[in-house]
Amino acid sequence: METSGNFFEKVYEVAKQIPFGRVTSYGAIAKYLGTAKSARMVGWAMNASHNNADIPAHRVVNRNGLLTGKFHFDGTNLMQQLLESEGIVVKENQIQNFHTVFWDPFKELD
DNA sequence: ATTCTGACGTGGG
DNA sequence: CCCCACGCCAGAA
Repeated sequence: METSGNFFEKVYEVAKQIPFGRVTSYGAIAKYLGTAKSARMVGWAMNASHNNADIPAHRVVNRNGLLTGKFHFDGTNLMQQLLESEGIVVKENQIQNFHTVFWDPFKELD
């Protein structure tokens, strides 16, 4: 069962470690895993993470701080609500003070 | 088996 | 600064 699924698992591990009120980007996770060019796969992994309630997918956005995946959630603005619920300011699907709430796995984990 | 698309990112014009 | 094209890899048609 561990062929490419391992990659997904790693993504989940990092995502789970995202602290409250913080966010990160797909590229940051991908880079941390060593697959910087496969940032897309991180997003794909998030899609699969839908089964894992332990994965705060709403805390993962693109490098722009834009809630690109908000349409994949149940509600229309569920993702934004979750983020705002954590103290993150979101406007027009865009995270405000992104630099402030950004969580870098390299800086915090490594 | 082939083609296209997609929760991204980077680079070039 | 804005727009376009490419790389990546996995899943769906």
